[in-house]
Amino acid sequence: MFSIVNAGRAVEQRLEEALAPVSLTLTKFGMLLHLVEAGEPLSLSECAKKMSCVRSNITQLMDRLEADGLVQRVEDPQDRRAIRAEVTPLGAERQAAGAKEVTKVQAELAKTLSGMDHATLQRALAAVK
Amino acid sequence: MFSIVNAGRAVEQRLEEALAPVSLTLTKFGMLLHLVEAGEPLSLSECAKKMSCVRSNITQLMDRLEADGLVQRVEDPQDRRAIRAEVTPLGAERQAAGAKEVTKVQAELAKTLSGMDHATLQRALAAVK
DNA sequence: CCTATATAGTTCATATATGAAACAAACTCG
DNA sequence: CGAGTTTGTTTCATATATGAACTATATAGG
Repeated sequence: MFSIVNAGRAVEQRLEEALAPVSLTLTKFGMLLHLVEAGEPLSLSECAKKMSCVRSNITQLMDRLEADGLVQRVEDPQDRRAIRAEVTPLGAERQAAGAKEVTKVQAELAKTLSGMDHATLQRALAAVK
Repeated sequence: MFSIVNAGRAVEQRLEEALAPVSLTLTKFGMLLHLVEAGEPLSLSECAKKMSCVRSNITQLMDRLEADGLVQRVEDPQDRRAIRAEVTPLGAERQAAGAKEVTKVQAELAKTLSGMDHATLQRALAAVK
C-alpha cells in the first residue's frame, strides 16, 4: 500500500524537477493545462473541479499565477458573482514549454516500466481510484 | 503517468480519512510509527531522514505532536546540540489505534486489487522509485 | 589549542492544501 | 414579489512541505 503512495510521490517529484527549469510547479502546470485544454476562460469553481480541490485553494493559486503573469482574472458578464481565469500569451507559452518537459518524463518512465504489462498496471491503478 | 500520481493521492486520501476518527493525520501517524518502531527516542535529524523530508519540517511537526501530547522533546546528554523525540504513553496508544485503521484500509485495498498479480504490481511500483 | 568546517535545530518566507465563516449575487417557491 | 436557499469567491486559521539564513555545538587538522 505504501508502495503506491511512495510511487505516486516519486513521480510527482520527478515532474516537479522537470518543470522547475521552466519556472513551473506541477500545480501551476496542471492549472494552465486545464485552461489551455478548455480553450476558454473557466470560472474559479470550474477550475476547482478540474483540479479536484476546494475553491479557496484556487483563490490562492490564481493569486500566484496572476502574480506570475500567466493568467488573468476576468469578470463574467453572464454571472456577476463569477470570476473567470484566462490564460495570458505568456501563460500559454509557459504551458507549452512545460508540456515538453512532462513528455520527456513520461518517456523516461515508460522506459523504466518497459517489460511490464502497461495495460495491467493501468487497470490496477485505475481500480484504486 | 498521471494514473500513478492519482492512485497515490487516492490511497493517501483514504488513509487520512481512516485516521481522522483517531485524531491522527497520515503525517503524524507516520512519525509516531517510526518512533515506536525505533523503540527509543530519535534525534530530529534522524526523524527527518525517516520521514524523507527537510529538518525544518520536523521542527514544525514536533511542535504539533508536542501540542497534541503525543511526543516529548528530550535533551541528548551525548550531544548538546541534539534534541530527541520521545513518544508519550498517549502517543503510543494513539499510534496503535491508528495502526488498526491502517490495517483495515490495507485489507480493503487488497480486496480492490484481488485478481491482480500483486507481485507484478509491487515490482512495477518499486521500479518507479 | 585554535580555527575551519560540519552538524543540529530553529526561524522565516513561501507554496500548496483544507475547511469554516463571511459576503454578494442568483435562483426558487409560496 | 420577497424570503430562504444555493452558488461563487474571498478571508482566515491551520497543516504540511521546501529551502535559505541563523545560532549553537562538535570535531578535525594544523
